[in-house]
Amino acid sequence: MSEDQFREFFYHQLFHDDQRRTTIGGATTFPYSGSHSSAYSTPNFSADSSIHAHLQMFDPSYLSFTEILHGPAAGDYYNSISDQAVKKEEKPAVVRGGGETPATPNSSISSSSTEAAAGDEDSNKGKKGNNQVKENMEDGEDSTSKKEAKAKKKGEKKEKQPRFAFMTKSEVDHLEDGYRWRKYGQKAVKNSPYPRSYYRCTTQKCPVKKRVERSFQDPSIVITTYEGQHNHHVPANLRGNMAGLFAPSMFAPPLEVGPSFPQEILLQMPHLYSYDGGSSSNLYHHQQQYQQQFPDYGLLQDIIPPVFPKQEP
DNA sequence: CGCCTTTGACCGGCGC
DNA sequence: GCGCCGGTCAAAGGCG
Repeated sequence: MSEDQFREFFYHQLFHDDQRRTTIGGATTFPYSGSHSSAYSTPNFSADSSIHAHLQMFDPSYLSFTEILHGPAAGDYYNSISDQAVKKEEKPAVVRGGGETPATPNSSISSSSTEAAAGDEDSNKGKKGNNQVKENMEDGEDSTSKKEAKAKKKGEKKEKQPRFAFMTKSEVDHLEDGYRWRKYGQKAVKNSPYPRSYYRCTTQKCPVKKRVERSFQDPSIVITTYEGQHNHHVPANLRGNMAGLFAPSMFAPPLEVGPSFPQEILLQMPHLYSYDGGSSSNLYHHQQQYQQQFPDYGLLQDIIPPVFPKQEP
């Protein structure tokens, strides 16, 4: 099976009809300065392994390559997110790019993508997760809370927060997504002149966080990574405008995911979005159509009914 | 005054 | 054990 065939197969697995498929592809749906696929395969991107890793995370069509994950030049993203997972797994991810036949698309995808997310999860858990556990436990037990937290973290790993990312072509770093966020940190990104910002949803008890950074290979692209699920609706006063464009749909109540595909991958949906061209309005209208069609469900679910069958009204 | 950003300190994991 | 790194905290200041 060639890589193209694999992609085709994967797409058909994920998105049953061509129209939705192209929508999901994002790249093919939203006119974006010409060919979208080129946006993902431009030499600039290829030259940057970390970006490439990002792309693998974002674009289902990239699921079939893993050489980046194991390449010596793998960047931060790989190191921080996928490294431990891959190492834990010990054997390289099943999926191989370049025309090799994956054992099964499902298993391979889940192993690489899920683990990648899990890896990141771990790195996060190490701190904030730990803190959370600490907080939770310290009111009950005191002296052993830390140890327990540690043990707990190590042993059962705490539940994974769904996490996904997408890239957006935008001059604005922090995209309006309908929710209110408070910035709680900013760090320089290794090998990049652009910092990474950390945001937390300001709604009480809402665990959602997001990271925003700009691609240093293509500064016009903003990489946004969401983590967790909102446990509330979009603030009413923020509805309209851009509200509902991104995250709201993606953080509806826990998604029912078919057995074949991990949630992480299913949520990895690229939104190439241009603020400076006519394409933006196209996208907006396109999405509004979906919103009107299924007002109670977010964009993603609307677009991917085969993926979230239980979400149908 | 409340909410937000900024920013250096801090923390835990990890590799050497 | 040490240093690096990604992520988070929290004090201080800004802003409407």
